Amino acid sequence: MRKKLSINDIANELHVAKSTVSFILNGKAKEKRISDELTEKVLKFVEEKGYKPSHLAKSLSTGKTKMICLMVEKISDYFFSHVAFHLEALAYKNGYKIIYCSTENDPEKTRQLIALLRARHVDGYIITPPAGVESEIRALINDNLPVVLFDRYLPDVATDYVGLDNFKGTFDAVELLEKTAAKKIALITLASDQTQMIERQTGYLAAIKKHHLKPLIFKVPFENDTETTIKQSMQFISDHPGLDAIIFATNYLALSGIKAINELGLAIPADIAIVAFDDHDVFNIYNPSISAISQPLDEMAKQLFKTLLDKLENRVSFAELSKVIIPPELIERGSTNSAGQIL
Amino acid sequence: MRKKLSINDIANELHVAKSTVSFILNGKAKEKRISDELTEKVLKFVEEKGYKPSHLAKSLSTGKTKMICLMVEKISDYFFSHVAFHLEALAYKNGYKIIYCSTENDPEKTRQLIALLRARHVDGYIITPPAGVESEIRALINDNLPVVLFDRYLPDVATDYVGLDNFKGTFDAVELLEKTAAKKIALITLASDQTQMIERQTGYLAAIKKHHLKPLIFKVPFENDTETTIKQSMQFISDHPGLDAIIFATNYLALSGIKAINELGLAIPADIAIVAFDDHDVFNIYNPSISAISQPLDEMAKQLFKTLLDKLENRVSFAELSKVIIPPELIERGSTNSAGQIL
DNA sequence: CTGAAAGCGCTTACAG
DNA sequence: CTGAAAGCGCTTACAG
Repeated sequence: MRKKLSINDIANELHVAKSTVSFILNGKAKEKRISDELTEKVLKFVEEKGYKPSHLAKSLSTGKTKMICLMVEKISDYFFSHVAFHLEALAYKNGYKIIYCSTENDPEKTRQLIALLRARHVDGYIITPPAGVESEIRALINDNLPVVLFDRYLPDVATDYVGLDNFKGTFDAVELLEKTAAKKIALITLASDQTQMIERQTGYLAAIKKHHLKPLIFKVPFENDTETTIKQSMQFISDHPGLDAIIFATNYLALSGIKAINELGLAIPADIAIVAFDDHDVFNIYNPSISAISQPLDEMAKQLFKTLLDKLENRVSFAELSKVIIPPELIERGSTNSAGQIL
Repeated sequence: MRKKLSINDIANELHVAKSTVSFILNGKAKEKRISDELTEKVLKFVEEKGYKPSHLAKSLSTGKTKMICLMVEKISDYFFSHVAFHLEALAYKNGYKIIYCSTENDPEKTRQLIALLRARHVDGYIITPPAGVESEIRALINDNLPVVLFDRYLPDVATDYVGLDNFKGTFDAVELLEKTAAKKIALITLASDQTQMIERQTGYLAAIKKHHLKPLIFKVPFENDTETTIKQSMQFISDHPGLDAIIFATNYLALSGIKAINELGLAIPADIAIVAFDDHDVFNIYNPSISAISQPLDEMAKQLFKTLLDKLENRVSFAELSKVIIPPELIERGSTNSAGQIL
């Protein structure tokens, strides 16, 4: 293993000051009025030797690591892993690397993660925050570390935010179902006071009210396993005969709900029409295919990264907060194809 | 924003040498025979001030970043994002952070990623390699950087490896289907020469041969989109009337295949029984539920991290390579529930 | 037990 | 245009 080249070695071999080499490497040759000739010579040498500057040393002197932290509820969730994929492309194109971690919606774990990442001096944070980490988020911002919250926010903390128009998502879903003659439309959601869940519920209630229907909400405990959710969904459906349609507030609730409907021997959409919040690969493949309120994943990643980068590169002042609300896309598929309609 | 404390500040305030502080902070107080009294005093002070040492500076002097790179085909894939989740827990528990990236199976992109991560001095690599990056992997190893390949390997490069017993997976699947009286069992796989795909095919062929059946393999082009795969699967199934059963070599092929079977108006498992390689949340929920050859995700992550850590911490010499082959679990569900059997 | 000093590999005023 | 020097915040022989 040959010794790694340092900027010192280059300066020595070429009989130049290392500051000169540093300037050239950082594209400041013109600015520092270094001769084209010398610039070329250094660049050529560097190219030949395959010299790669140590990011570590650079970070230590500049104070920038060019790393960002992606802290989501759970990296293996369909939504988060897809956002991660799109973010990756944007980050790498701009010279940033991403460290991911999962909060599992546990405030204590989240606090520890933030402390760990702070010790690593990441330049910025993209976070889906659980309730209870308000002061840690504030501390980040106080220390001039850019933070963009997404998917949900903390009502008491002023931050940059990128999220879906959740209200519109469920509102539109109700209207779609109502149009196909469904009158008894339920919402199955999580017992959670996360903002995105509240917005989804509010949108549902608003549309229900507008059409003079009766609201019917079932809240699944957050800590349920899949089995329990299926059982409880079955119970809920049995308890409410005449149910026309169900809107599920997350894609995993929908998956459990579909199972429940199947177990009860009911047909989708003939007996019960359904719409899921958050699209999923399998919804398109399922039989019948499942209508969904889709979050534009790439657009969301784009807005997230842009918001963060604006702060990281000081294109936008720290005090100037941005809220990006992305409209959902309602994708009609077989599960809302009412008996009386041809799609 | 108050100035961050450094080890220097602590040494000054406490009138101690900073080396002493450093030793205490690194748990070498005993070893260096520093008085308990002083040790306590420093620790208390550090605690009070909330001092966190800069990992950056530490990395620069030790040469270790305590970061590892997780380079997978695509971070948003079900299998990879789940492995990522399990790896995260292990890494954090051991003081490591993970930078992820996606090769998208493109050797050129992979080469660039490796170069970028090398410049970041990550301590070790977990990689699902595309063919064509043999020399870059060798270079990593030559430079004493631990590399563990997983899911697939490069036949020409000797490395640590963690993977599934793919052969056993398809072999067992064929035997299961054969037992339920299926005689015309096809394999739908990817046109790929990745090792895991070849092993799956080999396992299939071996079991087919053992039972004196006729092999029937359809290879889906790697670059297909979902629509095309569905169309081609339909074509394949139509072209082979009397098909009893299909084994899909990946879960996404299975999802497309299920769609194809539905479109053709065939029933699972009455007309065609199916088994998918790689489990998926939705297989349990689908109607009928889908039998799968499951990769134990947490076990795989555990073995991956252990193998890497052994090298990182020099518990195992560099020359000593480890191959961990994990047995798959065949999960029987409704899609292989043959008409003549009660499950 | 403790302190002074060199070193990790960069950047960036400052002086010429 | 270029060079000498300090600094980023740690670790770790080395000497006492």
